[in-house]
Amino acid sequence: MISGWEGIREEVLRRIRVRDWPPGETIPTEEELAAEFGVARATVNRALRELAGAGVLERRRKAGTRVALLPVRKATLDIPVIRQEVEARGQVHGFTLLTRTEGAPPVPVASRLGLGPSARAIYLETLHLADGRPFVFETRWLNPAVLPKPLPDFGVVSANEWLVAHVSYETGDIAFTAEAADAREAAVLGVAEGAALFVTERTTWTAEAAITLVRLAHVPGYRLQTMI
Amino acid sequence: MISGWEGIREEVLRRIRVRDWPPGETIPTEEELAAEFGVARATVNRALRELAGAGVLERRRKAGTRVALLPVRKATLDIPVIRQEVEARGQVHGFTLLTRTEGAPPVPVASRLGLGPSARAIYLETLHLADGRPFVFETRWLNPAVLPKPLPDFGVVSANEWLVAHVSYETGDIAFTAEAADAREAAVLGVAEGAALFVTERTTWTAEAAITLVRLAHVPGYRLQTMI
DNA sequence: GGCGCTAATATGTCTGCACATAATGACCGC
DNA sequence: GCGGTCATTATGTGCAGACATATTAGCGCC
Repeated sequence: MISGWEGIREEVLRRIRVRDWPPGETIPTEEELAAEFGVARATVNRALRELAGAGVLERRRKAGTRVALLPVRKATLDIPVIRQEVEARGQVHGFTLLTRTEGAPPVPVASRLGLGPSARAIYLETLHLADGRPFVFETRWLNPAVLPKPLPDFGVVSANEWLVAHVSYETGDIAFTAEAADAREAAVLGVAEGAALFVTERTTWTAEAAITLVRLAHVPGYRLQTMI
Repeated sequence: MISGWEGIREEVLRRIRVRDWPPGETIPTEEELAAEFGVARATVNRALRELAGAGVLERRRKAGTRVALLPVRKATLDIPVIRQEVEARGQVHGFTLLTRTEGAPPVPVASRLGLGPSARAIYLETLHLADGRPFVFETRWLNPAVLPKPLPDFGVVSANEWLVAHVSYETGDIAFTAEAADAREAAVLGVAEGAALFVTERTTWTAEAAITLVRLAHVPGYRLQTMI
């Protein structure tokens, strides 16, 4: 027997899959489905809203609900802090602060951080280890103007974790690319120059100003994986 | 004035950001918030449920709602069909079917598809073009047992689009890696051997059997990007 | 035929209430 | 002190009804 909004969601999904309701077709209204299943319209609404959020249905007022023609699959990636990621593999996390300098960042960095030409920024290079072996080479620019004082010793607390605990951010973007290891990256990660590295680049912002720009170069063989 | 579940969601977010409610802290109950904002509990529930889904809050019955200590950022990626992706960049999409064979797949492929040792599968190699230039090299294994007949001419219809229109799938997984181009990939994509390629691997399943395993090797410089 | 206005309609949201469910913490017996 | 039991409590879900809003289809006018 079908009951509850999850039951209705599954039943609707089933009908879509067996092509009772083929792609592009308009399905019955919420009211009709509520009558059929013997539930309140709010319950049907919850189920259909969920499916619309997953990209299976497309809904428009007055026009009704139709089965998505090209179901845009939405994969959700969890972006944990690196320590959690390493520990989730059953390995021991460690890290070394390789460099800490302060100065005017190069132009492309300054522009992505939205800083003026003379603004100063903190630059950190950190090597993250899993079971003592290189795992991720992190290069990070920080905007000191938006950081609470006092700053910690980034050799002891990882910048990543200090930031999530002390600075709240609003938006950001994240990009993934594949890049060949340059000389520095190759040396630090202990791989051949030109090796294919999986690179994550993140920018995070408060409402007004950029907080940090970080680039994570993962050791070859790294896989970013998720269920759909 | 705060009203509507979206307004409440924003207000709660604001209080978290200004640290009225710091990470780890339990926030007022739904009832209390409903009273404060002058709305029904269901409205508060909707707002908090949304934030919990985004990873900002953690909710447990009886225990209450608390601000997430390490906000696991959830990035949602839209996985469109390649044609849409190319067209979204304002380029013209094209593709060429390079190879179509049928036979027993290699062991790692068969195991990931859940096929027996003697099962046969269809193998396709397709080169996708953007404005006439190589964009993605697609290699795909198809499980013919679960495909509706008749099969189309994959030289005319891209396998990707035929599948989304004719086969409904339930689950799947997707993984991203960086890999060095082998001789074949280098030749097809027109890049140097060993170049860093961004690779997407997807497996999709119906309720019972695997449908397809596809590997997309993107041309160097490809960026997978999303807002957080 | 083409254009603009209007009424009809499906979804979006909200309220107030109710009961279900899970997790906690206090109580009780040993 | 220890362990098990049970009442308490916050969230999860449901219902019926209402109004809001976007969008469309049809109508009338030119």
